[in-house]
Amino acid sequence: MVDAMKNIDVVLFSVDPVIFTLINDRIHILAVKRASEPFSGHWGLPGGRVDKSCSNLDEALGIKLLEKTGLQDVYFEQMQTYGAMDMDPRGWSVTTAYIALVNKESLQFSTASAAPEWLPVDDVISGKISMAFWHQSIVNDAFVRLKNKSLYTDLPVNLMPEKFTYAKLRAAYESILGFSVTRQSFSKRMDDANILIDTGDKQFGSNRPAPLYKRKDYGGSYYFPRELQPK
Amino acid sequence: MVDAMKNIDVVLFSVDPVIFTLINDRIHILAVKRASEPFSGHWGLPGGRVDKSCSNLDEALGIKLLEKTGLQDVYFEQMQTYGAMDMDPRGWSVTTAYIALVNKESLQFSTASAAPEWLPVDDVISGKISMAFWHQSIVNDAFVRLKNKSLYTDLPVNLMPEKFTYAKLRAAYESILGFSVTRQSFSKRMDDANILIDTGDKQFGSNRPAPLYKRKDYGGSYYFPRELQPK
DNA sequence: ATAATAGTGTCTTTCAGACATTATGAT
DNA sequence: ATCATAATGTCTGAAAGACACTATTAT
Repeated sequence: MVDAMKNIDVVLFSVDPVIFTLINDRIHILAVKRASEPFSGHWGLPGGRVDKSCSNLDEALGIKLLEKTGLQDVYFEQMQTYGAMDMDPRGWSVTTAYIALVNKESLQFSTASAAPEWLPVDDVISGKISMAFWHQSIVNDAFVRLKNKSLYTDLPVNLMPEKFTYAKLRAAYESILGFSVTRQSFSKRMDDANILIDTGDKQFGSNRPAPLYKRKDYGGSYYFPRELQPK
Repeated sequence: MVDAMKNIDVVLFSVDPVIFTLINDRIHILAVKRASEPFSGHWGLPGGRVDKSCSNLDEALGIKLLEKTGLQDVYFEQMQTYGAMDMDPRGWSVTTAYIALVNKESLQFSTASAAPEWLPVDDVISGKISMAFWHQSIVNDAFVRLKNKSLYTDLPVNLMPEKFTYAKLRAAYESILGFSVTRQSFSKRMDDANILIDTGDKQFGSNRPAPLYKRKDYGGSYYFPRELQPK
């Protein structure tokens, strides 16, 4: 137990982002191989201690994300705070977990940090890939939150590139939710929400060209009037 | 700045519950007059440092609630964590805020703690009553959360006594939400939810007797299929 | 009988799901 | 012409709001 821990007023504190992205329409999370004890060699979330020159928590997380992903305009929201006696062998510790959503193609990893890797979220949740500290259970909670909020918000839009088709966005929803949504219902829902703009560009392929949309400039998240219904 | 704060790994940490109750169908929160610096003499949330003999955060909060209200089976849920350089003059500090809902009549304040008082939530939010640290803004966030979740959950049931009428529960919803809900819609909604039991007892008055309900034994919260709609 | 409130039933509105039909572009 | 996907429109269903009408108790 470190020296400072003898003071009853203070605890070990860190912030940990669960960074989601889509790879081949499947959800992955960003992890780094830990270089130091405890849990050296295990996968860990790309978080850590807060830099006390930051003025607040969200700013501290923004800096962590910049360090690890090279991106500045990442969407993130606070998820939940975990605190326990036995979470870290060094003593009573607290960590505030965040959910972040990024588009993989827009990322440019900075060279400074240890090369992070994308792990399929299913493999983490099933325990096929094991993680340091309570990170497996944090990832699990984060994915449950993402699933629930995807039923009634536009959260998955944050996984899209600048321009995207309804088909791609719908695939993201379906991948997260684990059930299929009819194309017509989905289009109507998005049209009614009025949160996307038709750029006028089309995506061509071996079919009728699909319109490319981008998000409108609205602050925060959009809440749909009802939830999507499984099956 | 205290000595331990020189160590970059640790921060000042506390848990702070925003405890809501109904008095004359109006929402109040529990506050204590601070006896020590900083903010001595100001109203503060009845929280504080975590006792490191607790094994986790929720347990730490449960103990705080027992200390301050004398109640053991209080409904609470984690709300949000605030961390900043300038929240506490003693240095970088973090606090995890909780929302708790109690029925005032069921409370028995322990004699040990400083006598807490119920403040009308409107007076705190408007700034008519000022609070220590960031507590005013925490109360504001907590009330916004309570409002939002009352649109689609059974959260306000936790403000009721053991047995209660639909009229009383509806008054709680209306007080929180700030708009009226028609009696018929409300009854249908509650009946469909199937989360309450008709005890068979009636509340008599100068009118047709109203059935007294109590909550069924279901774990966690109930989510209604849709939100209540203002006006 | 009157007042106050509870219970029942009908109608409307909103929005998601299902499904059929038409439209468009690549091959 | 065929295929794959987009767009449109119609029908159904769930659940909320509005409102009328009936039921039950105290006074």
